[in-house]
Amino acid sequence: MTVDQLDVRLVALLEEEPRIGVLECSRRLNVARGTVQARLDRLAARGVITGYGPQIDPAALGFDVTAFVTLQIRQVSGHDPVADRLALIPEVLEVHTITGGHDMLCRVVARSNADLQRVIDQIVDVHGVVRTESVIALDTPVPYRTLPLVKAAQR
Amino acid sequence: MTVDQLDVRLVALLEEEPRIGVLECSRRLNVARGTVQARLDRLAARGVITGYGPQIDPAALGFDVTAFVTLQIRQVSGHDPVADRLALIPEVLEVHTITGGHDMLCRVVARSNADLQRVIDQIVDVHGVVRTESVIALDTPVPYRTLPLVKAAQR
DNA sequence: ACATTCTCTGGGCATATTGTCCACTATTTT
DNA sequence: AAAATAGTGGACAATATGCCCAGAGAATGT
Repeated sequence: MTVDQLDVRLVALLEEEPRIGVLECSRRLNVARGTVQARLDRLAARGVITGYGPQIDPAALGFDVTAFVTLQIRQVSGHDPVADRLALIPEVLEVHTITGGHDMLCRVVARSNADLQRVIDQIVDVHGVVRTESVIALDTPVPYRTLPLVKAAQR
Repeated sequence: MTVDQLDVRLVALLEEEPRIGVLECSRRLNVARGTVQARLDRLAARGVITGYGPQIDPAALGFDVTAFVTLQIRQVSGHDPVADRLALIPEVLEVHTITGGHDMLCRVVARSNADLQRVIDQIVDVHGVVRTESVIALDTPVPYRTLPLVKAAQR
């Protein structure tokens, strides 16, 4: 969908101060309240804004270790049954099917390196998983963000 | 930090219906408004809830292609200057430094496979980047989520 | 066993925000 | 030129917020 400058300013504003309401937004952006309301409705309706859920920091819950685990899947068993099993492991935060030498990529967290072993064991135990390969995230110099993308998507 | 059952129910409730306010939460959870307020303040103060920013779907903005790009960095140049340059590319959504044969892992999006080439070219052009390897995400059977983790962290 | 400290409760109050209308104007589109 | 679209600014009742309070219960330390 096409996004104009007001949309970008609105998203940027909400990104920086999410707790402010529609009225406050309209004041900051120097537009009428109805306009802000209409823009937000439109962004939500078109799926650009998928929600306003609370963002959780796994590290604050004690899950300090982040790792990316790639999986090779036995050919006969499709991806989906494997993904369904992976979804049952709370430490698995997301799963993608991918091109290349491996079949799937998961982001997982754990309480420690030793705990990561436990999580990986659970992944290996999933029926259809042949082999895994893990890399640990040592640092995250650029945490997940979409604001620059929204700005780039403008117009 | 330690999270109890009420915290989990509160986070779960907000995750499902983020637009409801404190008062509505207190009604749904059968507790006093002040309690909900105190819990939210505590979760935010301890860094468990990092924010309530709008969640943006890159696909809805036309960025249908997601890829994971691993980088090898020239030894002399540290990670940080490279990360700083990568941060300037809007399509780079996150960057991690990692263990293993490669040095960094980026999540990038693009408008198409051809557009992905353009983005990767930009990454390769970053001073210090020696080599890249990309895998494209074909599907995302488990999109990013933290709710199961929060439930698991309960104690 | 007792005192202290937390946490939760349930209430009150003034103020701010929301949802929903409306009529009017400016800007595109056809 | 006519019609559709998006924004404005204002109104209204209903609701939510921030902030205060006193008291009940539970957990904690001495």
